[in-house]
Amino acid sequence: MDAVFRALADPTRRQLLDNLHARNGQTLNALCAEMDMTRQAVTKHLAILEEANLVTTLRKGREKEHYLNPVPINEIAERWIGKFERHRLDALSDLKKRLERED
Amino acid sequence: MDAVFRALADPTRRQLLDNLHARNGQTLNALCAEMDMTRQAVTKHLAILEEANLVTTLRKGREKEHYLNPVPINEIAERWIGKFERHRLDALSDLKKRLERED
DNA sequence: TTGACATGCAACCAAATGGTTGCATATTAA
DNA sequence: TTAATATGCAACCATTTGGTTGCATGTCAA
Repeated sequence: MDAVFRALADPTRRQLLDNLHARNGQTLNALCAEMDMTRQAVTKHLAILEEANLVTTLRKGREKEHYLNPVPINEIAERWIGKFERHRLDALSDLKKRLERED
Repeated sequence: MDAVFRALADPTRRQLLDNLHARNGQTLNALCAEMDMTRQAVTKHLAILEEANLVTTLRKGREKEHYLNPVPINEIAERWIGKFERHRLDALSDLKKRLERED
């Protein structure tokens, strides 16, 4: 969970997820082609995404294919965001009332 | 959006959100009491949460009350996570098929 | 088998991050 | 008015982060 949040914090890594979402199973070189940095930098980002289980890889000869794994993101939506979202309206109305009371 | 992800990346800040979720409208000192670090460190974290619009503050004399704002989290759920979640089952079955094909 | 290509590993570096301490300011209460 | 309390601001520091370069390894194809 912690690793997922940390992984999602970086815009480059979110872009990598976007790229994989657009075309799944891309090789490292293919992903690098769309990124404005060295291959090694992209490798590090992908390692962090893999660590967070957001990306799954599949060795294919000398190539490595990368697949988006939506499960951890789904878990955030269900477990963590849901907690706040559940009380969203309550919290908003509480805040509104409180602010109005202060005027 | 970027600021929200960055803000959520830190466990201390998620704990602050948890604390506010448990009891909304806490003052800085109240929040500090539950955190194992200096007041100034907590202040910085709260500033980042405010910057990300995850926390709203209300000056009350010499005190400052902090309120959880669930809207940005809700936006993540709707805009960003939804995008991947929508194709969750597809992606999973794709991956499964692919892995089976490789065996 | 050998050259080209895809990826892996490690050292290194600048900048950002998360924390500290010290002092300043503003408000409440005696 | 003055002491205590609540917060703000700034300098400073260690570690992490995001990037680089250089070289090693493994696989495909001629």
